[in-house]
Amino acid sequence: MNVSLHRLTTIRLFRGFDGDWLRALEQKCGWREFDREQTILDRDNREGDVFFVTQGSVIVVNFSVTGREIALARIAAGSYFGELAAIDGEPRSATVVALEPCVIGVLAPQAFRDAVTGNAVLSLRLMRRLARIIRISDDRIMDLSTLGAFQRVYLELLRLSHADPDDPAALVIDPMPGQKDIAGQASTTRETVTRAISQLAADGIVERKRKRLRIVDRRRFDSLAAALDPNWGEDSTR
Amino acid sequence: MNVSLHRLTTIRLFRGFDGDWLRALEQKCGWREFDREQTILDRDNREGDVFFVTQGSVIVVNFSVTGREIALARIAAGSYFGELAAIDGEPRSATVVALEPCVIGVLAPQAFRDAVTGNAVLSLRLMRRLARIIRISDDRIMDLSTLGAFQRVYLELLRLSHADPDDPAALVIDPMPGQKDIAGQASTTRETVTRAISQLAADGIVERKRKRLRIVDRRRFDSLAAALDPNWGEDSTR
DNA sequence: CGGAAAGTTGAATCACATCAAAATAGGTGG
DNA sequence: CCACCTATTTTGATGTGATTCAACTTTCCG
Repeated sequence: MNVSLHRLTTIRLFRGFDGDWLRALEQKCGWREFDREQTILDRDNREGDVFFVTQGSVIVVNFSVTGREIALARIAAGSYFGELAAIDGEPRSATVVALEPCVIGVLAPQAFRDAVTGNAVLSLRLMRRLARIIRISDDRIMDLSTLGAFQRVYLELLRLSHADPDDPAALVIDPMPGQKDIAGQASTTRETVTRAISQLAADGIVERKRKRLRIVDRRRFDSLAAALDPNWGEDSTR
Repeated sequence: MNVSLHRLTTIRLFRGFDGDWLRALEQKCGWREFDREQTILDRDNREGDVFFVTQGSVIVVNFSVTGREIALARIAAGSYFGELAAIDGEPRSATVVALEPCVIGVLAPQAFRDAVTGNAVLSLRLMRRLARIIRISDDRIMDLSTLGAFQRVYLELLRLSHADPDDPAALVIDPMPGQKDIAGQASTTRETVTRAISQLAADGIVERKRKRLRIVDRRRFDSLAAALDPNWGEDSTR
């Protein structure tokens, strides 16, 4: 286990806190590694540890009675999760699973609260993050309430895409996640994702190449996805 | 305008802060009154004032492209809204409309931040509230993703109901809100609400009396609504 | 009492999930 | 490198729940 990775310097919450203070906090963390697909925490659990993702990425999900998986958020290295329970002491509201091999710092709830509430800068950052999550959630509620399944898939594709380095006019998704993951994010089924993308391909709006999807006709793509938020392209990690 | 109402003592956020400190904060507030149906703040606005509801209640809504109204939260006297923009400086994420005549204290964003971030107790209370909103939103996302329209209506009825003072085994909703409001909360249409309730009435599970609805057969009602959150009956105001 | 708003009901339509089956891609061992 | 196996994706057919549209009824309130 590489101790040099046991650092919180990459965590954006602590940006600018590079001194002894941070080192002391790192000492208070337990450090753990998780494999891809491994469950990091389960819904309804009552411990309130906060998890800092220094390597890899995770997904926050919930399951319907019928077993369908609904993704609530993806969390990449540099961010953290588990703060809700640390703040309010309630049971975990969702399950968190590693998407890739992860290195994660684990901090006890009281230590987290002490570190944060004692410090105006950190408090405000944490609040900002919570506010951001609320905005994203509210947008999602609007999407679910007012958009069709295809549109939700389009939006998800947009969120996954970056500008194409070869052709700045186009967008690419590379690597393309599994369609079932996209389905989870868009709250629909695998089949619907396939149909939405196939239709885009048939209309010449996107091109599929192995594990790669290019959005070539961005104008038409946008008008299909249309109806939406001005916050496209923004990083949607929590 | 009744100056004795211009007090923040009823605001739960400030419970226990009854001294000069609170009086000073009250001075910093602008005090306004709103009529039923009056818009208090509009989506996309850029000022970040925080609003303390000391009298009446309001609803936070958003509108779809087609004009459908989606309710995000109801806020009753003793609570507040507008804190997101005050925290992150982003534009308003939703519109807020008075449900009844309201008396509201308006505090500038900087004053709010100063008051809160300087104080560990208030910080933690605000974070708790944000955490609670996130939990409710996530539950709603799950409901929208996995439940049918009828079930969402049932859940909304449950949220609106109190124990019947006459018959503790039953629940009542009194007064019954307009069906279009219920439809907004459940993200469905007026007609679907009617059908859901009519069917419950036909099955003898509920009784309709003027502006009042009684859930008589709670066992069967619960099994219909089933699939749910353990957080029934909890106050769902933000 | 009369007019407007809210609620009710039925019928047609549509979007999406579900079910089932085939095609493709990816990976493994011979 | 090919053959084989499994996972993922694709496509079609079908059923169902919910919205929409429209007409009608009831309730509310001046």
